[in-house]
Amino acid sequence: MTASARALRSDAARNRESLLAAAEEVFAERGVEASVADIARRAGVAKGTVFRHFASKEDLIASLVCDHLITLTDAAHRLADAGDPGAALLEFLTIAADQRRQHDLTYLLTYSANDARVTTIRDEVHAGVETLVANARAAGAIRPDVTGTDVFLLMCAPVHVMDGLSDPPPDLWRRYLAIIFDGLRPQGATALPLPAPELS
Amino acid sequence: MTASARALRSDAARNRESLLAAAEEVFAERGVEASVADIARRAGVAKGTVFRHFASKEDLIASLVCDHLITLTDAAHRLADAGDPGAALLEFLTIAADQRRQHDLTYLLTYSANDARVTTIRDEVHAGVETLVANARAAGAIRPDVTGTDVFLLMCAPVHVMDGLSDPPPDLWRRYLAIIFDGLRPQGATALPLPAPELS
Amino acid sequence: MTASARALRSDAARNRESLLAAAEEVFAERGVEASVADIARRAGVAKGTVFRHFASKEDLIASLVCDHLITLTDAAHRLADAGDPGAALLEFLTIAADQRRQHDLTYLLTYSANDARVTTIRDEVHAGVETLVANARAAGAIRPDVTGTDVFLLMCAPVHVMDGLSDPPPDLWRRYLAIIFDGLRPQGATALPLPAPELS
Amino acid sequence: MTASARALRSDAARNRESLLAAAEEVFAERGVEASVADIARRAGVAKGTVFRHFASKEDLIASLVCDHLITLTDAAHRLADAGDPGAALLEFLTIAADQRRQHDLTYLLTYSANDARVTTIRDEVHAGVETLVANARAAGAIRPDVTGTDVFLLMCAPVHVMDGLSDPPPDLWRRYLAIIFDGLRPQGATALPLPAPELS
DNA sequence: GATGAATGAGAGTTCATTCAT
DNA sequence: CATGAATGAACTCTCATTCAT
Repeated sequence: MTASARALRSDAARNRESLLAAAEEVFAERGVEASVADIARRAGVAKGTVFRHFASKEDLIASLVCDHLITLTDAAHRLADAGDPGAALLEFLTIAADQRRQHDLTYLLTYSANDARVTTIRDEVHAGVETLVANARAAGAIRPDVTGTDVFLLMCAPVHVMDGLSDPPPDLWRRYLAIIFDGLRPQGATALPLPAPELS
Repeated sequence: MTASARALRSDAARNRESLLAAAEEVFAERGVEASVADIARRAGVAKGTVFRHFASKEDLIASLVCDHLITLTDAAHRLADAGDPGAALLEFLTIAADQRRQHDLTYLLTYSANDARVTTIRDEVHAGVETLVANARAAGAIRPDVTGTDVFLLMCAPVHVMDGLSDPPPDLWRRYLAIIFDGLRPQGATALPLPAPELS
Repeated sequence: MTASARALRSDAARNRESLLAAAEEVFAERGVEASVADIARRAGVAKGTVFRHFASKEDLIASLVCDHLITLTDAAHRLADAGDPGAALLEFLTIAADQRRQHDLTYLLTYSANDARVTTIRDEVHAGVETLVANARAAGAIRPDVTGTDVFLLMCAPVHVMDGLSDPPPDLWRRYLAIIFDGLRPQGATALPLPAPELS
Repeated sequence: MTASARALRSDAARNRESLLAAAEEVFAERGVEASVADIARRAGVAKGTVFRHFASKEDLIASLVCDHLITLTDAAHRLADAGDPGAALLEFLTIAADQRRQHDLTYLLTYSANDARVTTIRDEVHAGVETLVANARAAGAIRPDVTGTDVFLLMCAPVHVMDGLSDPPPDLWRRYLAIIFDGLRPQGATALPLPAPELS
C-alpha cells in the first residue's frame, strides 16, 4: 500500500516535472498564449491532469516563474560572500540572463505579478540583489547612486533587448549586459535625473 | 459638396484617431491580448466600426506602431545635423522613450514584425539611428565599439525596465536611460564579449 | 423642374437596372450568400442606394426572381396558341432553362418563396404551364397522367442536374431536358406510383 | 477499464450521432447557412461540443455527406450482380432518393465538393452507378445513348423537384423518379442534342 | 436621391476549466 | 489519479440595415 502510494506519488511528481518542462518549451515557442492543451500534449498527459497539478493556467505559470526565481535566490545567497563583490554582481546578472528561455520569463513574470508565491520569492530575489549591490557599492565596483532596486529592474533588460531581432544569436544578451553593466560602474557616471524607485 | 464630404471625413477621421488612442490605452493596460471589443468600448464606438477603419486587429496594431515609428524618423531626421552629436543622440533616445504608453510599443512591434509597412518604417528608423550614432561616435561622444543597431535595440529598454514595477513614476525611464547612456560613453568602457548583430 | 425630376427618375431607373443586373452576376458567382456590398460595388453605387431601391436583400432577390418569372409568363402566353402543342411545351421548357444563370434561380426561388409578389407571378407561370400541358396532352404529345404541376416542378430539373458538375458545358441542360421530356412522352410510359400534387 | 473506455466512447459516439442527425434536420430546414449554434441546440449539446467532434462546420457537412454516400456505394455493390439489371438500377435510384432528408444532399454535396473524403467516395458511387448502368444497357433496359455519368447526375433530381413545393407528400419523389426513369428507357427515346459529360 | 460611416446581432472557432467515468 | 468529453464565455470578423450629411 505504501509502496503503491509511493509509486503513485513518484508518478505524480514525474508528471508535475514533465508538465513544467513542457510548459517552458511551449511558452518559449508560442508565447503565453500557448494553450493548456498544447502543454499537456507535449508532456504526454491528458488535459485534465494539468489541472490536477496546477489550480489554473495562471498557477502553472506562477510555478514556472517560481522555479526560475528560486535558482536566482540560490545564486544570490551563494554569491553574497564572494571575495570580489563587483565580479559577484556581474556573475549574478549573468546567471539571471543565462536561464534558458528567460526570454519568456519577462512576459510570464508580468503575467503572474499578482501571485502571492511569486511576490514572495521575487522579494527574496530582490533582497539578494540588494545585498550583492550593497557589497559591490561598498567595494567601489559600482556607482554609489545606483540601488539594488535599480539593478533588480535592469536584470532582465539584456535579454529583453533581443526581442527586437527575429533570429538573434543566442548569447547576444552578453553584449548588452556588458554595456549596461558599464553604465553601472563609477567611471564616467553622470548625475541621475530621478531618484531610485521603491519596489512596490 | 466638398464641404459635406469633408465633414463626413472629419467625423470618420475623428473616429479613427479615437480608436488609435483607445487602442493605445487599452493595450497599455491589458497587453496585446486586449480585445477589439474593449478598444471599441473605450473609443465609444461599436465593434464593427473598428473593422471599418482597420482591416483586422493586426492592421490596427500595425497602424499604431507606424504612427509611433514615424515620429521617430522625423526626430532622427531633425537631429541628424545638430551641433552636438552626443546631445542629439541622447535627445533622440529621450524622445523615443517619452512617447506616451511606449510601454507597449515593444510588444506591439514584436507582434507586427511581419507587417510590410512596419518593416519599412522600422528600417527607416534604424537608418536614422545609424546616422545619429555615426555622428556621435565621430565626435567621441560614445564608445567606438557600439553600433547603430546596438542603440536601436537598446532604445526601448529604459521603458521596458519599468515593467517590473506595478505602479512606476511615469518619468522613471529617464533614470534608466541615463544609466544605459552612461554605458554607451567611452569613459570606463570595457571590451564587449560579442560582435554587434545585424538587423535582420 | 419636371426636367430635373425626370432626369432623376431616369437616373434612378438606371440604377435600379444596374443593381438587378449586378445582383444577378454576383449571385451567379458567389451564390445567395453574396453580400449587398458586393452587389453595390459591382453596380458602381453606394451600399445605401441598394436600400433606397429595395427594402431589403430579400426584396432585391424577390425582384430578381419576379423579373425572370415574368419572361416565363410572357413565353407561356405567346406559346399558348401555337400550332404544335408538343413543340410549344418543349420550347417553353427550353426558354425556361435557357435563362442565363437560371442555375441560381432555383436557390433564389426557394429563398423568396414567401414573398407575395413572387407567389403571385409563380402562380401565373403555373397557370401558363397548365395551359401548355393541357394542349400538349390533348394533342397526344405527352402522356395523359402528367399534370401541369408536374411539368412546373420538373421545369428547373435540367439546369439543377448540372450542379453535380464543377465546370459543366453551359448547354448541358439541353441533354437532360431531352431525357426528361422523353419521360413525359406517351411512348413507353409506365404507370406512376403516386398521384400528382397540388401546388400549395 | 476497457468497459469504462467503451462507456465514454459510446457516450461520445451517441453525441456524434445526435449531432449528425441534428445537422441533417437543421440543414434540411434552413439550408447550409444554418448555424452551428442551431445544430448544437437541436442536438442538445453546447456549441463547443460540435467542434470536439468535427474540426469545422465544413468537416461536419463533409461527414454528413460521406455517411450518405457510403450507403449508396453499399447499395451499388450489392446490386451489381442482380438478376434483372434494369430493376437493379431502378432500385438503386430508389434507394438513393429514399434517404431521409436527401433534400439537402445536393446543396451539401456542392458545398463540400472540394473535400478529399467526399471526392473519393463520390467517385466510388460514380463507379458503382457506371457498373449498374452498363449492366442495364447491356440488358436493353435503358437506352444506349445514356451513360453512367448521366444517371449519376440525374440521381438527385427526383428529390430536388420537390423543392418547388413548400409541404410536399414525403414520397412524391417516387412519381418523378418514375417519369425520369421512363426517359431513360429505350422506348420512345429521341436523339440527344449534346454528348454526355465527363465527371470532373 | 445618393453616400458611406456607424451599428450591433450573429457567425465560426478557441480554450480554460469541470466532472463523470 | 488520470482521462478526455463537455461546457460556455470570449474572441475576431462579417454583414444587412439605418441615418446624418
